[in-house]
Amino acid sequence: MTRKKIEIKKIDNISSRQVTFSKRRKGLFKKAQELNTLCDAEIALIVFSNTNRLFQYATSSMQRVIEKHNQHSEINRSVESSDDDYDMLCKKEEQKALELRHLNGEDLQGLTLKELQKLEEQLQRGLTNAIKVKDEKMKLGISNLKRKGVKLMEENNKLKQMSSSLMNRKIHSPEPIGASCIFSGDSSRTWYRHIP
Amino acid sequence: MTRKKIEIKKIDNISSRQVTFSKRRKGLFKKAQELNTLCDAEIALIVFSNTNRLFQYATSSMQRVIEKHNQHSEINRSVESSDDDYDMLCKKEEQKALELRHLNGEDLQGLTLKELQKLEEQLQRGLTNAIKVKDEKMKLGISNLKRKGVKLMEENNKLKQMSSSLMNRKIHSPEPIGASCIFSGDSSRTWYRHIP
DNA sequence: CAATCTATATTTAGGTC
DNA sequence: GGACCTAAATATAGATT
Repeated sequence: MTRKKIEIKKIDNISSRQVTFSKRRKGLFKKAQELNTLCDAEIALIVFSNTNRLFQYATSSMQRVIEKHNQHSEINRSVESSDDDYDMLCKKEEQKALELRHLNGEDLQGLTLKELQKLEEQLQRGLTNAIKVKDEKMKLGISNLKRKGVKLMEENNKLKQMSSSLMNRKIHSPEPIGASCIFSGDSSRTWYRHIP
Repeated sequence: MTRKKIEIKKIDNISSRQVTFSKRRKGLFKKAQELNTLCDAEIALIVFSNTNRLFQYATSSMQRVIEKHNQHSEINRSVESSDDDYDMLCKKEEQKALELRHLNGEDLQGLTLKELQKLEEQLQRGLTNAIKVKDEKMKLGISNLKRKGVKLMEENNKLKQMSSSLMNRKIHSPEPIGASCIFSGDSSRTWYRHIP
């Protein structure tokens, strides 16, 4: 939210995710505390990091708030329902609540899932294309370099041929040529002719 | 916190406390959701207004987070592992196996939309990494080719120098050298250098 | 790694409708 | 009560150390 706007999606980089988690967790707890103080609200906040470390905050005691929460839920539940039914109901209730928040324009992160998916697909197509184009350029670059290498080697060979024929002439000529140093360091290298 | 700085203490005026509660509660829930999305944290947030109205948010389900919280508390309290703990472990193992199947694209029918999205993100991160590694390899290949090209050019230059010095000698010698055929050879043949 | 720095992004107090 | 406005206060991403 500063220096640069960030998209609200899972942070890939592990260390920066860690840093952000630490900073934002702190911010969240502070906000919870302020809400408690300013408005006399009773709050319980449970946070598990993605490495399953537990962080919690409760205005009174965690147990008290959770019990109160359960009681509240019980009010909306029939007396003779089993625990499984209860869980089911809870989930349905929560889903409904979530749906309602969505319908109210809240928690848009969740609401725009389909839209986000479509956007993501779009981005992914773009990404795929970008990668494809980049790969093609890289391949082109590689084959160009190879071609250049081949040409250089061809030229090398011609020059070597010319040199050796000049050397031969030197051997048969009355005057010696003092250019042997050129071949002095190269005896271990072998040249093969390649006929395509 | 704007227009005027406020002190963090209980707001006396009932209606403005009500307004602030509404605004800040919304902000708090948003922050919780952002923390969940950005850092993949599991969060439960329970808020009771001072009039005892319940507001809640949970990333998975309230029941699940509270149970997880209780287990965490229990683990920190007692050393003796109960049957419940054992069951817990079994469940965790099973979850891992399931996750692996999911990453292999199996058993996806049972997943919710949200879970599928997270799975997709996970897979996409894997893809990104794979591409990164591949790119690095390609870059390495390119720089190697460049280095080889530079060596060949250097050698070319040496050979050229030698040739020209040989040519000069020829010009000054009484007999001409009939070596021009060297450059008229088959240009389509390619020479590769082989370094053993 | 954790603390600190800052330029921006976001939140929000106090309004108005 | 809620939606919207706006100036100011806060939070925080990215960098630095």
